[in-house]
Amino acid sequence: MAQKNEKKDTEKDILEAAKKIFHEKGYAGARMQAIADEANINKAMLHYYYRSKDILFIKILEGAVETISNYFIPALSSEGSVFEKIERLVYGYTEAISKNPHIPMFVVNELSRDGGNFHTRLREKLNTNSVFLKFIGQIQEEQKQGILKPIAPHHLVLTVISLIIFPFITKPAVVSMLNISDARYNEMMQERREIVLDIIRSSFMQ
Amino acid sequence: MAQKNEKKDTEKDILEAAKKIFHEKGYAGARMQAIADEANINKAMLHYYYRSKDILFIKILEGAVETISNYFIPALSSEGSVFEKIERLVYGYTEAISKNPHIPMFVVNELSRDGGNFHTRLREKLNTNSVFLKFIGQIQEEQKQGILKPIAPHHLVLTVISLIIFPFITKPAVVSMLNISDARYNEMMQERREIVLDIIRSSFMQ
DNA sequence: CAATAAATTAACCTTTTGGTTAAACCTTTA
DNA sequence: TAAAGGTTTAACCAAAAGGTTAATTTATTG
Repeated sequence: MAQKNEKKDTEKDILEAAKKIFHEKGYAGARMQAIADEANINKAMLHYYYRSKDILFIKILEGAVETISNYFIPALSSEGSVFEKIERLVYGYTEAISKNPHIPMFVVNELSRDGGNFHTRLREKLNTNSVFLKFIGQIQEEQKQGILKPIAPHHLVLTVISLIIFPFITKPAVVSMLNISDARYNEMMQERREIVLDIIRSSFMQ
Repeated sequence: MAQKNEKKDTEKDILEAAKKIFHEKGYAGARMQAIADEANINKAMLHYYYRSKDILFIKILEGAVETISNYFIPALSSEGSVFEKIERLVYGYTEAISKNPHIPMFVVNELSRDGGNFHTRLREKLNTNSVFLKFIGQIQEEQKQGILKPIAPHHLVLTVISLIIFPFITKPAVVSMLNISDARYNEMMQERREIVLDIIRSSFMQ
């Protein structure tokens, strides 16, 4: 029978449903019942597999942070120049977000609303100190070599991240305020990758 | 007596308390009791002045949208070149956000979570004067004149807004990931205004 | 200064929501 | 195949949260 394939997916179903609901509604707005419905199971099952809303939420948040990390860390710790790394980041990230459009909003949002509890977790996951510090070190190196303009490295990093993430976070607002169609928005996001790279080039490279 | 000053502020107190709580926690995370506490009044008073949580929330959201508009519209509809308008926007907006640090996050968040109900409201507010359309027209004009590079105007607008707003929205994440102090963050936000203008200049002007 | 209206409060009500329980239902395996 | 262990469900429960009420206090005013 084709049962082998579709058996006992409950646990995975729950995680997927929880991901969807938490990503869309955030912790406070998410309802356990909504997650259960989304997973086509009884609400009690949620508590059977994951004891509480909090525990389930943490799982999802950690997953989100990991998804993001999985695009940041390889790009930043790969071989190549600062600009090449940024190139990889821009393309990798755009692709990642297309798959999970709510992730950045979700993470940014929960991060700014929790009292700092998750930051530790996030910083650990991103291994910020080493990956980011090394990247910043490389920026300084290239500045000495005259490849990059002498602008505080933090600003370069912040600029790149702003340009990449913001349009995705604010998709509804952007579509609404620029008064464009969904199709045009997606088109823009594609064009944007090269535009972002041009901006970085013309603003931060000698 | 000094009573004339401190009388019947209840209604205002409620709005201020609601603003604080809603801005910080969002609609779903805000508790009527928390708002009452913040305003030092009985919970019933909330319903006496504003019939329901929803009604109160709408008031606050509209206020937030208006605050933002009040910085966008004058800057964009004033006299001067595209770049001069952007200059005004960058400085005006940075100042506005310092006063209400949670506004951008709040608006973006509630906007992306509501089913599009508020978008109409927001678009009306901003589109009434068709400020954006006119601004985009002016960009095209200056592109013809060779002042600005021929890049789709929407990208210029999106870039400016991204660079201005994103760092504020993500303050907690930025502080955490760049591993900087609050003081350094504020310093960066000051420096950033000129850096943002430099970026715009070098990326979008001929 | 009554008496009328407005503001405020404590207690209460109802619905929502996260969480629990005991029984039923499968699967596995001794 | 029958016991055992894991899975699932319907029915409940308790706490939280939004909202209401009726009575009390505090202005307002004829």
